[in-house]
Amino acid sequence: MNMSRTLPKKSGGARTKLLDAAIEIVREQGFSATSVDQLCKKAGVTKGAFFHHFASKDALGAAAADYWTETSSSLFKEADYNRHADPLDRYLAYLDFRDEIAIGEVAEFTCYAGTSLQECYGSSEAIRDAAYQSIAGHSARLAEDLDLAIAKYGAPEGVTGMSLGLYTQAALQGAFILAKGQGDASPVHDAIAHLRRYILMLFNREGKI
Amino acid sequence: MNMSRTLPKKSGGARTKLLDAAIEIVREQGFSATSVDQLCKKAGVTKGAFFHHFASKDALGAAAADYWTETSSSLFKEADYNRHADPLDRYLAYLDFRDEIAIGEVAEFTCYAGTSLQECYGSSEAIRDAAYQSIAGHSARLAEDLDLAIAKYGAPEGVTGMSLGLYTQAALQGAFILAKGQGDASPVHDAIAHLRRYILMLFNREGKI
DNA sequence: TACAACATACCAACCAGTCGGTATGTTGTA
DNA sequence: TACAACATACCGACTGGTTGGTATGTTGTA
Repeated sequence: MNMSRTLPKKSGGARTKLLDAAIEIVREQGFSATSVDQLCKKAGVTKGAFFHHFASKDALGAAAADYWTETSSSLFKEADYNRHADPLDRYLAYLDFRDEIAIGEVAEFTCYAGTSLQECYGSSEAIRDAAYQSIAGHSARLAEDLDLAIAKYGAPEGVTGMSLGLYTQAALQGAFILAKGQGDASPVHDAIAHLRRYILMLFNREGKI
Repeated sequence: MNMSRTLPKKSGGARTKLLDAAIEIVREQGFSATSVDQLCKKAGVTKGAFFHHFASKDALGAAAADYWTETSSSLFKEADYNRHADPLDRYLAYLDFRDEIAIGEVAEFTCYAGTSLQECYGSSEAIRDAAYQSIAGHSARLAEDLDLAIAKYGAPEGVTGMSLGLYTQAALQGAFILAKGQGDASPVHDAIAHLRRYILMLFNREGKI
């Protein structure tokens, strides 16, 4: 009937406030350990508003994963690194960008999708699917550039854009876990440096580091 | 007074049964989503036994991380891949080994330490520390071989054994998250293939794939 | 006045943790 | 060797607080 999204969205409304609160708190303490009351308090709304907008706590968790997909995909879509003409330069600049935004508190730069996928994959199908979709979709966007780079520069047998895109996400997600253990972003910067070195060698390209 | 461990350990006792149950259930559904009653039921013991052995649910979670360290470190210590004389061969055979054991149900080959570190880092200091210790300790063992390989074959500026050891764990942990999303082990096999290719190029060594 | 967007009050189920108790060792000593 | 004193391992009913969820308002606005 119309072209609008399936879900209603008012930026000042209780729904968005709850989504923002979820992404913030869940990244800090996990989904199960976060109560509906806590979410409502953080969002400054009541329980009535919560269950008006979401059928259940799980539904909020899944909606938050979709919300995360939207906000992070627009962050990456509008970032400067896309301006590079060469696909490999674009990927390398993507790594630079991810390196730059891994600052501050650990809970602020880690991934809602990765966190909730890890925690909820066995207890909530809806959250697992929405969270995986977030990561897989992001990998697919990277894969476009990587496929172009493979077509342009060549690559060993079996190396595909999607495989490299998913590997990139795996290395980042794993580095986030290490960052949580260490309490700072250094494992993320290290992982990105290794990733960069791998890609440069894979495509026989010289580059910094 | 004596040389025994600080913690009592009888393999048939309630303590070990609870630890085994924790590692199994927590990998499936997460720590917070698992109740003490559920743990007791799985272990076939009562709540009285639980709180006789563990001061709190958190204490069980931390003890399970230590237990995970012990069981997994003995698994790797006794594995065949250690027989290689060359340190780089040893590392590559370690990757083969990890590739081989990533089979069956996702919850069976994923890492208790990574799962609980991701979930509990903000809600339980004891679990976070024990879980990180597990991963960092494992990385440090890998780092020994990698440092020997660097000394023997050379490596670019800034590449250290520990940095590569942690990166290896990051890639594996991240691949486990993807495996949870996909429902099978293929992301783990893919990640290991990329890791192997990186290491082979880094040390200018030819090898399969 | 009709309906979406909230707020308030409440509930049953469940939760981690407690507590009084038992059964089965272990140890010190006469 | 016998027995008291004590320790360890475990049991399961119980509790007080918390949880996700519901039922019933109120209010703004089209």
